[in-house]
Amino acid sequence: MSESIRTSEQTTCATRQRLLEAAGEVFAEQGFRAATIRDICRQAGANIAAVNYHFGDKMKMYAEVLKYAYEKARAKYPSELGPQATPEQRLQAFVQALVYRILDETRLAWHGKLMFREMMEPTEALQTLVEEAIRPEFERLRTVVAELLGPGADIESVLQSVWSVTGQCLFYYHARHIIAVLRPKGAYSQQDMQRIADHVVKFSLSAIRCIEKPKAS
Amino acid sequence: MSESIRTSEQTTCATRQRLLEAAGEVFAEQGFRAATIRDICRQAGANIAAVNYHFGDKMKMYAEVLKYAYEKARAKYPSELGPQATPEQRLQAFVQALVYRILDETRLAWHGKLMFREMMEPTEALQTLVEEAIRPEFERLRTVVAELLGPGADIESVLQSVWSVTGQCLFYYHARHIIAVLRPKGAYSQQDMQRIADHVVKFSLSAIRCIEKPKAS
DNA sequence: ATGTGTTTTAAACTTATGTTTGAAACATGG
DNA sequence: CCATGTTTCAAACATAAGTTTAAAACACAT
Repeated sequence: MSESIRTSEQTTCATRQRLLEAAGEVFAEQGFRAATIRDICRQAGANIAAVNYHFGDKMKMYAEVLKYAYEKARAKYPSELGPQATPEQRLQAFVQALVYRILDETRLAWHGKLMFREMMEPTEALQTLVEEAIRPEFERLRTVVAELLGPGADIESVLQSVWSVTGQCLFYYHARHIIAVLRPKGAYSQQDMQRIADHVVKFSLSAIRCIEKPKAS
Repeated sequence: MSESIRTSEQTTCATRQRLLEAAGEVFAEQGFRAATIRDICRQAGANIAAVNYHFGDKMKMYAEVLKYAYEKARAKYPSELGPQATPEQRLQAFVQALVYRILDETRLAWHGKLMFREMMEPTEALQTLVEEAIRPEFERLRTVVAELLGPGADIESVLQSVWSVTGQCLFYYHARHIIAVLRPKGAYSQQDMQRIADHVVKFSLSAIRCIEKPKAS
């Protein structure tokens, strides 16, 4: 076999895919602005002009990476159950997916993290991300919370409870640097993640169940 | 009166102070990396070399700004009550301060926001911020939550409940761009902020109170 | 008025980073 | 083998942004 540098599999798909993967990791770690095309290409083993060739520019590559990230995150840690599941089960599935996406520190877990980062440091790509990824998940959780609160709950209470559930999960992402200082620990084990997810579910279910009762007294 | 450009009040204190204020706003809005010295100086009405003269470099100016921010945030929305206050009252005060720091959108409210931004996008200055600002507040909340949970609560449960309370508040900061898309609204009114703070307190108190009871059954 | 220290200034310097360019290398069909 | 389209490459280009420099302006005491 000759030392041919490229076969068709090694070119079209491979460079572009390597860029997608490398960009995902770098963007998730550093954010859009701080990530440099040179870093990404170094990691991908590609020439920097390849970004222009395959994607057009940095922003367009980013948008592609975001889309890819959502697909991957969803596949790895799905947040939905079938419609026959109870609200409690659905809440558990939702929270668990979110917590796992956040706390999984293996190399192949950048997908969810990139989405969380985009949420807090938006680029032009946020609008699309909201419509394609975030809104559907929001609506699902809203439905679950509304069922748990019961038919008498007003829209604002449902909404604020949705945020309360979501905020507990997302905290572990946004505050990870603080947690690392205040409560140093190593990487989260499977049990850690499960314990945290269970706590968030328990805390939230307790709140939702009791928050209605004081009304009777 | 001559057209003298500078008097002693307009020089030493004024330029440095103008830089502090302008830098605070720009850093809070854009973060350390994206904020440029040129933007800050433009806003402060100063020459860019003034940063080097008064602070040494960008990072040192940032550290000064952070320190100043904490003092101001704490003064404007204090999170502590006296030791005679009940745990519930102390929780309310803590949550309220946090929520108000986050949701106040007036021009003079960048202080808290800068701290939140540093938490999620840390620079070299985080360590100092944690020790001087965040850890004391964390310890205070931990004490409150431990009291609310009662003497039998283990350390891990207390900690996770602390995060659950905190996460609900911080959510409004981290997810502000998402909230703006999913639930468009104008600036938060005083009542909005109070309502949100009350909800977080109620949600959290309900959770904390009921999360222990199922143990008896 | 002079000397000295402080503060401000415009310009220059240095480095980093996204984008572009034109040629080389490659892949494939006729 | 040649023609054509695709992909990769090194170098150049253009711009941005932090830091430095040296001089001017200022403040104040003697």
